Amino acid sequence: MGNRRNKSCTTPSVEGCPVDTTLDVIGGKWKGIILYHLIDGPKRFNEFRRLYPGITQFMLTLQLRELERDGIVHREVYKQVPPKVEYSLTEFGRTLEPIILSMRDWGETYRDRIYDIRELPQQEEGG
Amino acid sequence: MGNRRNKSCTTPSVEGCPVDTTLDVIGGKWKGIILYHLIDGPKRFNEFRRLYPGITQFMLTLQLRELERDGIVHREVYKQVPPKVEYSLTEFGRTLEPIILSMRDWGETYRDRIYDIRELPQQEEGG
DNA sequence: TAATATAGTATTAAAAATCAAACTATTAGA
DNA sequence: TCTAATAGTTTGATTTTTAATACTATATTA
Repeated sequence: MGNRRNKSCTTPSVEGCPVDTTLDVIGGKWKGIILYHLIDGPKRFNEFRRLYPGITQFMLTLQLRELERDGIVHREVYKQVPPKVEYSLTEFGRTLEPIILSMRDWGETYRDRIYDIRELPQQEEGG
Repeated sequence: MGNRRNKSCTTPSVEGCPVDTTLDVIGGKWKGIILYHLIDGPKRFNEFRRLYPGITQFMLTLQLRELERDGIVHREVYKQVPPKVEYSLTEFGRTLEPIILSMRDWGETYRDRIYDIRELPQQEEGG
């Protein structure tokens, strides 16, 4: 359930809307949590999986690859067995930090309000 | 092409991630442009349609209704014929202003970079 | 030899989102 | 009477996204 713009979306954002451009980069289904956690420092593939068991390997790979393509995330492969791959924010990715942090703060502040609203059965007007 | 979390997404955001909560509210497919334009003041239904002919009535309605449900947008119906319905940010919606404006600025600054990256055929590593 | 760990890819199926077109109501105006 | 305008809703078809599962490689360890 739930989605965000994603994957094959190579046409970046609605014609000329800068807000949309930004959402195109950070709005993918799992990108919020990925960026949220990368702000604290590098993370490994399976760390994300452990943090959110709901995400499939396929989707995690997809989202990370898109962030990598957009220059937001760096993928560092260590030649070891078993393999070790570390994901981190690039310098460019760090330009998103203020936005991520604002979104984090807003979410923390209003989370309950949003949850409550959505639990409510849809009200009808009039009467 | 492209998507964002949407519609029937009544389960708000990935367990406990505040960034995700925020994206759940503002990340819908057309919410970026809706919010972007509402910051300048109220807009009518068909104004949005004229601004972005690509959006269908169905989707526009859907996105506006979700923003309304979440308390972000107010829907004012004027009893006229032909009808007039005006959409505006609520006071709660205005708490999103800093985020919207940051996203706008980021998008304006890096739009070309993102566009360029995505036009490029996927590069391979090594060689 | 078999199992374990990591970081994936590939394939197919299911679910969800989105589109496209037709249809609604109402009054003013030609 | 016919058309236009606004702000939608409804339906069915199509496209995209997401899930689920099985599969890959390789060194280490039991």
